[in-house]
Amino acid sequence: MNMKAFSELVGLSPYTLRYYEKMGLLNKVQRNTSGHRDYTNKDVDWINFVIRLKDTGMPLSNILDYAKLRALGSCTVEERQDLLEQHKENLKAHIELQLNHLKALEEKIFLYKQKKVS
Amino acid sequence: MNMKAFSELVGLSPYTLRYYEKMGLLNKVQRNTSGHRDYTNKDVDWINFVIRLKDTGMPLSNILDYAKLRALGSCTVEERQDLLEQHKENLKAHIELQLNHLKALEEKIFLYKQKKVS
DNA sequence: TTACAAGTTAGAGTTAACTCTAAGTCAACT
DNA sequence: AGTTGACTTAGAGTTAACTCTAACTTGTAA
Repeated sequence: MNMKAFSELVGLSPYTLRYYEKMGLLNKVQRNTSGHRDYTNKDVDWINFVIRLKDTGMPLSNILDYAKLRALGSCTVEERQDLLEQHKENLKAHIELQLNHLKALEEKIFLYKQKKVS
Repeated sequence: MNMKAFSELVGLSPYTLRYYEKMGLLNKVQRNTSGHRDYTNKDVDWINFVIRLKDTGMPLSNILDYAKLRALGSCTVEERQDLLEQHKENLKAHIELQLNHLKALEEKIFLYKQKKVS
């Protein structure tokens, strides 16, 4: 799969994909005979997981930590699991907080509806 | 209330508070005789609301739009209410998305626990 | 009254995450 | 064979949201 197809499939611009690769988030991407990138289905799965981590607020530097452990192979499975567990807890806390914010926002809107806000 | 007390109360650094004021997010802050800022309880309420909007992902530029309407007085009540309603919907969508991400993350962790991940 | 902590401003510097430019090479179609 | 669009790299530029520096003034406690 070439750059364009991969880019459209995963929803990241070619600029961003090269940037991710340069910083080490996307390793050993295959090249065809003329030096152009040739992405695989495994790359699709991996980048989608990266996007999920990013969309749940994990900074790229932390995702990179995970990626480096992954590149080291199965001896890092436990450490990676710990990172994900930790991230899961952070995410749960984030969702709780956002639910509180939502409640407060609804109360504020209620005040507007009661014309109690100038 | 002076800079230090206000800063500690709302949890934003003096740098950030001056920055917010400079960009128009915090208007007509009172000054004492020697030119130092003298924050009121109304300022506390307002900045806390600003922080809530920010923490729910609203960019400062949008918060500034709301702040400008607020500064125009009661003739903008309806428009402000619309903005908040819209933001509420965005927030609900965001929470839904995060709940999906959480589920996917838990499934991934489950795979780790089953030793199905290398 | 002498420190020293806290306040002021304008403007420069930082960080994360892109996003683009320049200068070229490669691929596909007519 | 020529045009057009996609690809390559290194490195520069952008944006949001701070964060700090310099140079100075004010407030408080010993």
